[in-house]
Amino acid sequence: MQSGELFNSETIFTDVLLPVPIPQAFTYRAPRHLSEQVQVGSRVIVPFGKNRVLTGIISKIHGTPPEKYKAKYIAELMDDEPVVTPEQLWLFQWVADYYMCHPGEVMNMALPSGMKVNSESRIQLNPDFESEELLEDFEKEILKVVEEKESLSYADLSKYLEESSVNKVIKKLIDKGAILVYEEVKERYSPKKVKKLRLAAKYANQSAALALIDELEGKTKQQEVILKFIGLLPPDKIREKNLHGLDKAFFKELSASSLKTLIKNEVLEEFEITVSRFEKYDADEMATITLTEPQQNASDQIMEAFAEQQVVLFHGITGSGKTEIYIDLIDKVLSSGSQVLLMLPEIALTTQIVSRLQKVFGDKMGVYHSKFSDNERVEVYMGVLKGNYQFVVGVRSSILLPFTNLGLVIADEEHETSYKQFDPAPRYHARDVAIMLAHRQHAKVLLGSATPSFESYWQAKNGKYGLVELHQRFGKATLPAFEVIDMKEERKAERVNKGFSQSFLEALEANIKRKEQTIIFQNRRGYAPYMNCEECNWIGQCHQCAVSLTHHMYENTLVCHYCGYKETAPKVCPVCESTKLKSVGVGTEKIEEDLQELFPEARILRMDLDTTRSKNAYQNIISEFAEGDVDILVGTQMISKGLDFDNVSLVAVFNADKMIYFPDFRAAERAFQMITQVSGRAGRKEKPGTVFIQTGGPDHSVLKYVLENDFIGFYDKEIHEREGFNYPPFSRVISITTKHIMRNVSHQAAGKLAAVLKKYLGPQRVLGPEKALVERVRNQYLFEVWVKLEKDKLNMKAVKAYIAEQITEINTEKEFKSVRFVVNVDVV
DNA sequence: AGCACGCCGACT
DNA sequence: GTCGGCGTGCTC
Repeated sequence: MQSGELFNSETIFTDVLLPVPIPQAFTYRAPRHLSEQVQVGSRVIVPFGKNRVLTGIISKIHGTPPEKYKAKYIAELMDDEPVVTPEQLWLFQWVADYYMCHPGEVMNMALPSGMKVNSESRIQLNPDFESEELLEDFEKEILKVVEEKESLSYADLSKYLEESSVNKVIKKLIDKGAILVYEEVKERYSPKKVKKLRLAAKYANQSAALALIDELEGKTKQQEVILKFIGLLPPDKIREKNLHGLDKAFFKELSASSLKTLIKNEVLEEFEITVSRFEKYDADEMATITLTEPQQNASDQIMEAFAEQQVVLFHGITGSGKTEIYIDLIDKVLSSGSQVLLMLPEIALTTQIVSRLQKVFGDKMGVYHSKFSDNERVEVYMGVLKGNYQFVVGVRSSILLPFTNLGLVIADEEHETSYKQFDPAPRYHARDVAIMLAHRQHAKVLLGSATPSFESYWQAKNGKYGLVELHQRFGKATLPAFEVIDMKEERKAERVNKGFSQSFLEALEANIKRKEQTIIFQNRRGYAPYMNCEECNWIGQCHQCAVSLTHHMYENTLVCHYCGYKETAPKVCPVCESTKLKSVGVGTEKIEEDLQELFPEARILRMDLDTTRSKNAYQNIISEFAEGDVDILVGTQMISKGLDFDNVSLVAVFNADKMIYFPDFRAAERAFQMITQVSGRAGRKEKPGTVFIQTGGPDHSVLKYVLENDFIGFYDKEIHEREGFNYPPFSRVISITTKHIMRNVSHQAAGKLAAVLKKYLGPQRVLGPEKALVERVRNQYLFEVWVKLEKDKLNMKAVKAYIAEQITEINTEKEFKSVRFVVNVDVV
């Protein structure tokens, strides 16, 4: 039977994944001319709702028309070949099921925005419009502009309007029939083009080219250049090489005008080629690595462990040279023909590490980072799809790239919480997704950390993961000496200046004198400076959220870190009009300022969210510091990762208590990780380093273990408490947050959910409702319910389904209709 | 999530 | 009387 005929006679329907948080599948009809071209995994542009146009992915092709509605037509097919693999479609569904969201949301996260189209409403003149007399004068003027420009976006039009109400004006004009609105769809990816020059076709062989040189008699410069062009090419290769052309720079000896003449006389021709946005890596600079003996041992042990286990936890202390070991393993897997993904937390994916990897893997390697432009991300995505990149180093979302043949996934700094996406959905954990995907593709997973997460270490201890430990630092590096400063004592003895203890200041001064560098770590959590009136005690609060506004000194603004609200800092108190406004609290900026005052000569750099917004800012700060002209680097989390500075011999950690006493069962684990990681910045090579820890609670046991660098001892102690309270790793935690403008509605909805869940799961498994840490965000009151589900005892799928069901149920009740429920599976 | 539709308060 | 606030419902 001719299947083509059968297909021709039937209407083709497609299920399309759309970037909307709606559980149902959307069925569209393929127009006849596309019925044989649509493929699962291809992008389509479809109409959605009244005036919207969206990019979707075909997830299924079938012949069943939907029963309850009439399917709309696919507007456009964007791809001849699918851009989403069946593997990805499977993964999207898995992530959606596990993390209780919708496959369309996962798809939206997986595709770089450059691969999606956005529609923009544009207006144009209605050709049938005749009744000008209906219009006001200013409307006639607008119409003139529209006529001139043929088509305008809303933004374009607003430039011509004094008032801000563009929508209103447009609506009026539509009602009067003067203009039409249509949706323009634009693809955002544009390939990078480079202009090149080559000989015109008729000269592209040796005899013609030589004749040309004769022709140019008298025009010495031009002759020379053409000769040089030909000179580079062996006689029989002129035509072939001419295809690729040469950069303009090659012709730089010619004046601009003679070059123009050559082009005009059709001797040379200009043409464009599409190039990669990523630099070709020069093969000469390629390097290989040699492992030290302990590194080689570790690598061998990891390989041995992989023979038994799919997942291996590699516990290597800071400075043990994990990167070299990774390179060794990656190399092995790549030469077996499989793909490799190396994941790093965003703050650790630095140019330092990228260029180190590039020296080994050259342009086989793709880099996937959020600070790359849309266009660059599209190129990496397509590069993986087409097999140009066998190896990718990337951040969290790189696990969603179109891998089909993974051999190894490495999650470095596997304990980092930034592997878990918090907002918006999908709230996935890249490490856990990696383990799932690797399992499916029969790949190995290596989790690397100096301070493993309790989850992973527990799995390893229970034989679920292999475990390899390396406790020897690379080269001559030694562990730093610790100085714990009891700030309460220091205050009593009046040995504190601007929040710095006297002994730290002395050490800092000596360090500056020795021309050695210092890193100061300031935990951001709960330690942002705010503005306070000394007269009436007014504090700048966000109007929409239950938090104080953070005072950013460098641009003198008050900013809400939850909703983004921003205002210029007032000069006088808005309540009592006093001018005694003061910045309170210790932020990185404040430390920088105070230190500068104490050490006017010192060169100080600051690295935090504010100073690293632009694409290269981060790198610039690091380079500047690495070059050694800087004495002190003050920063947040981001200075704790992936940076090796040889000349750093002093590290200070302030407000360690804030981390330790944070109201969260993981607070101690976090504090241990953080302080250990930061300490690792001190004394990388021969120089022994010193770490100062300023704290109000010097006796806390976390500090004891940090000082002894005793992760295992810390784990053994802490894990008992976890077990006692049935916290992870002994259980999984699902948090459900309710959001509503009315405090008590939000509270009651959360209470109702908690009640039904307690009935279903037993009261000991359900916590809350409790108000969220920040009770109100964007004018919505937040309440949380936590569900603790012990591992291997419950049917997770059924529990999740029940939770989802109950949320839907509560949402149908009148008073809770507009309550939003946000579910976070495996909340961290 | 967006986005349009629809029903009530405070302005010309 | 009108503008525009945001509650409600729907999206193939």
